[in-house]
Amino acid sequence: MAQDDYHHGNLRQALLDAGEKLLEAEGVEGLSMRALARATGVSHAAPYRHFADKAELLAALAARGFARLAEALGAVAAAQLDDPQREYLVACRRYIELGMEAPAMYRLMFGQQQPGVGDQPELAEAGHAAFDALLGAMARGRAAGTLGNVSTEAQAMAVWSMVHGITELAISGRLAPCWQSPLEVLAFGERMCALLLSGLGGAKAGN
Amino acid sequence: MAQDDYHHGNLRQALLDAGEKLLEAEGVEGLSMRALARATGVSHAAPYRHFADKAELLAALAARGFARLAEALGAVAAAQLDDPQREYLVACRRYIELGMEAPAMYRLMFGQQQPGVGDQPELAEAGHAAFDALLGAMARGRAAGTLGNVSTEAQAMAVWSMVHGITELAISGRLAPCWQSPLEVLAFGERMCALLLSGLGGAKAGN
DNA sequence: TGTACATCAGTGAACGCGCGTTCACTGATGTAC
DNA sequence: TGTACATCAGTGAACGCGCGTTCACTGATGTAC
Repeated sequence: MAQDDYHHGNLRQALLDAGEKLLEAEGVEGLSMRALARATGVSHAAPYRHFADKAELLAALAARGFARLAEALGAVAAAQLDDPQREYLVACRRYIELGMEAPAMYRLMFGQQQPGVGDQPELAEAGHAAFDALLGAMARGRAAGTLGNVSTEAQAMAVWSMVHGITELAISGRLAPCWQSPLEVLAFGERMCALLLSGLGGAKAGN
Repeated sequence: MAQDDYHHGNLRQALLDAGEKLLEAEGVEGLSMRALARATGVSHAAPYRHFADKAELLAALAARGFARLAEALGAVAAAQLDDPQREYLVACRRYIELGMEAPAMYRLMFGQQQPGVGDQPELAEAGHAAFDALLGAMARGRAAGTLGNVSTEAQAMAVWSMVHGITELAISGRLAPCWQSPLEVLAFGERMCALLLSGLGGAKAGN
């Protein structure tokens, strides 16, 4: 049956699906080409029909992650919340939430680069799309006059640092002494981002 | 000569020294027991005289990193700056600086755990010492009335999230589009931490 | 509709590699008399 | 001070393992007439 399903076209998708599961179950270091083939129920040479090498597979996987992030942030924007500050906070919350839902994927996307993975053009494009979505949320807040006169990129970096730090620490379980449940972590994150927003709004210096 | 140096006692130190260098040169994934022995100029079985297995070696390495962090934060406290806010900012800056100086070590300390490494008691102790140093800086700021009425642990987590995020993004080169030089990154980091301090000081809610 | 053929997705054996770890050893060091 | 002996740090061969990747193959699919 597996063979019938895969022949002509959808093994690539099946590999990526299985890859995501395997990634979360075993971590990046457990995601070998052979383990992936095994998990997909296919010979270990089969993936090479669809990916030139492991770097290309990892890049495709990470690109999926970025696409999902961009989509989630885009959905927040599309929801047309009346308040730009509210929109900004929801976006921040959603970012942290995604990271906590798929920690290994988050680390694949933002952790240390596997050698050769960063070179894949597909990945760079997906990464840019996700970052543009983040910039978009910032720019809208800025247009509404909420974020003061610091450059949009600098603001985005500041917010990104905050949510990235919270996400990373949450994923590593290092926030657990203070906030046990995901909901508590998200509330904390939202509070921090609100705080940052007011601070950035009040900041005087440029860049 | 190597043999004369190592026999009786200092191979352990030599291995840790070489381990740190190798770590920064090749990343964690390049730090194998065999590569380490090679870099130290010793047979690949020799390290097992001093470390039961690879996990113990990695834990000892990470413990060194935590010790250095605790020491650096302790030095800031010992400098007896007149202004507690200034002390807090210098501590934040120093944290980011250490991460940027030794990125691979930073990731070994705070990134995803290698299997078995987290169980080593030596590591847990060193980690606690470092976190206590961070808590110390927070508590002093708090005593001086600068940090408002949020719990010390919660404040420490907030600040930690910020500096951790900045350090991680800087290490990955993702801040480079906005701030090229380490000094610029540090200035950015300090500004963000100042902002967080004023925000935390103004916060109302507990926990 | 039926047959002949080209295409190409997936197979399974095989390659070489570096790894972590073990083990019997050797030879230098320190100790007891 | 000199010799005999125990200790133990470092050696080198060997183990089994899973990995990434290649390659000749097979057999299913789709296409042309």
